Amino acid sequence: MPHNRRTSDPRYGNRPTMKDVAAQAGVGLKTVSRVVNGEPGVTPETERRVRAAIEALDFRRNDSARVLRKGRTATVGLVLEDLADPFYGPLNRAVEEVARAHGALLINGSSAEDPDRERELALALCARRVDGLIVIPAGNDHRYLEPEMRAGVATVFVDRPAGRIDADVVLSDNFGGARGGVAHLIAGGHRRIGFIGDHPRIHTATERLRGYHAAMGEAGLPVAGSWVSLGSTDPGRVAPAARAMLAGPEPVTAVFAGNNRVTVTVVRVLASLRRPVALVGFDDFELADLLRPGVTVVAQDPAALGRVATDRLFQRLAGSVLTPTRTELPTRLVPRGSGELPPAN
Amino acid sequence: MPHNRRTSDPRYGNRPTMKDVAAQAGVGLKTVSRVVNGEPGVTPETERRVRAAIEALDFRRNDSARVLRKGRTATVGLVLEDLADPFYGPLNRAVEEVARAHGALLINGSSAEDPDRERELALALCARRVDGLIVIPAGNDHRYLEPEMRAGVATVFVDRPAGRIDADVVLSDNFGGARGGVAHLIAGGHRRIGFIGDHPRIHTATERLRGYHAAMGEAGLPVAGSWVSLGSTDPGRVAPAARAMLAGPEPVTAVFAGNNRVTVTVVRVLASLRRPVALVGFDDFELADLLRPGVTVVAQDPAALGRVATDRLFQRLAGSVLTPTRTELPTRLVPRGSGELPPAN
DNA sequence: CTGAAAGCGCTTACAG
DNA sequence: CTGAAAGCGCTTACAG
Repeated sequence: MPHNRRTSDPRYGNRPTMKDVAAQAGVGLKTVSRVVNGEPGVTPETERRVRAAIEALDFRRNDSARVLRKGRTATVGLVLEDLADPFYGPLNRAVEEVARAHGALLINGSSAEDPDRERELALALCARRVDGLIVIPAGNDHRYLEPEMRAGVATVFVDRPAGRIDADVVLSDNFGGARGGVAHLIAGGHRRIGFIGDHPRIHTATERLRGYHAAMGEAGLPVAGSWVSLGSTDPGRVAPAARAMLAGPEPVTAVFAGNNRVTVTVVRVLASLRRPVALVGFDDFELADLLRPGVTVVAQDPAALGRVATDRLFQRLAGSVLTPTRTELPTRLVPRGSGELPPAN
Repeated sequence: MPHNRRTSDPRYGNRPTMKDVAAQAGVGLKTVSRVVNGEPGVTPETERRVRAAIEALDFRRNDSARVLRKGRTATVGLVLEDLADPFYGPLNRAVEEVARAHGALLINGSSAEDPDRERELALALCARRVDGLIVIPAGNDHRYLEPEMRAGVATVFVDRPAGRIDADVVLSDNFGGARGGVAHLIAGGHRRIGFIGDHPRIHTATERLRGYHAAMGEAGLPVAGSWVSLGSTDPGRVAPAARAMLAGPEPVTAVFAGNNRVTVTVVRVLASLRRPVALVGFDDFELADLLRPGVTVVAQDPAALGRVATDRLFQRLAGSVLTPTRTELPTRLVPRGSGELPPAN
């Protein structure tokens, strides 16, 4: 039995169609359609014949053709930064589960943080006529999606707002979370606190930086320019940045790390130090509690981000025209030890 | 400008079609098709008119319709256990990248380790007429896929072989990896070594157990029944199992953990112990090197699994009938400290 | 209860 | 260089 006898004709290999089933069963095409879709109005005997033909031919309805005729594809597109990033795993799964509950499948892909690739992928999904699109933006200009949204593609942005267009967005309270995390360090006695964050073109990075400045300002603490470092989250940039603010005449006694990748690199740097330095990181990560000390974090709920965004998507799909809304989810401070270390001057 | 003025007609919202573009440009349908697909044989002036119409109408080709006519969907389906599991992240991304290189999109979903859900999802993907299917099996009987494979759906299994059918499979050397890991512990002086693994219906679990027995046997070491525990990887089962083999008159001095989830739970149990116990885990995980001691692992390469499997898929799609093959990828022992602890009796 | 015709938005094969 | 007709595999709207 050959595994793959695909021929060159355009019939998806050599699959039987409803027409073939109808011929085999000696009925009309529409009757096959009725049986396949469980529509009423078929005598038991006719249905039996049709089912036998389906069985004999191994017929399976071509949902791609069905979808062309019905107008909706029962497909949701998800554009995220990197399918391999553990932070997006629970978000991805949450989107899948909500889509599944609505009978929809999920097409997803990575932008690799490249605005051009984001655009290319999002438009490819639109060309496939996904019913809805969930985008974790890499770029800052999403005007390219306006015609698609106008044409009926329900679109929700997650984690970061859309650029230069008005659209639904679901994100975490980045400002408040960072402010709370820094305030926690201040409450522990720290006065010289560093901030290492993502590239300033990323919305979450600037929001978290704003939270840092707010907490410092509210405590009446000055911020030295050398305590703040924004840029790539690559360890090759973050590690030297951390070392720099931990050296010199007035080193920081605590670090606030702007996201999970930064946090991990800072943990490595601190592990190589003699003196203890306090650390609070934005984003929770697996095993944070098993490190010594456990890593104190400002935790987001990535699954909730995905769930709320996809709910919103299907609300749009269900109906009436909705005004774009901004939904902000709270963060949670999880003390585990590293954020409770006292200042060691 | 309303965000979403989807109407009830079956035209994907209110999108213009090639017919609309043709009317607007005053040309035939086929000419529009030529311009959209970059086919030759259109005068510059005609092309200009068509492009202007496309621009004016915000036309974007409906790839779903195109695909129906062409016979291939340029879509790959991926069925894995859990989109949220960090182990599958790099695999997922690798599949995406290879598919992308071939101009294909990726539809994926989770089986949640439920054979029925795996089947339902895989068949839904076939109904959408994915060109190929990559499956990380949850079940042990894949005869339901035979008609699909016969009809031309290229299918490759990853991580575990297909059940009751003959099909391509790409997996790690589970037996050899486990044998090597256990031999490493034996070389370090251990004689009483425990094995905690996944449910025995999972192929990888039994292969790794086989490796454990092989290493013990080759060293002439007896295996007490109480040293082996198979079952759910839920911490609620694994933690008591670990504690049990670490207690009693003849406790194990080392543990071999059958996969990443088991390893993490065992690390937690060992952290609460007074005496040091050696540990080697199957599967690498992030931050394993930051724990104290660092966790020694037998590492697989999940990205390579995905890459090799997807390459194989496109080989099948490219061509001639291929005999199903089994590809086994090597594992790598990564010593980090926990596996080098001497026995403490 | 049943089915022939038209159409979803494209591409293919062909004729001018 | 250009386009009318047929068809991909289904569903819709309608007639018997």
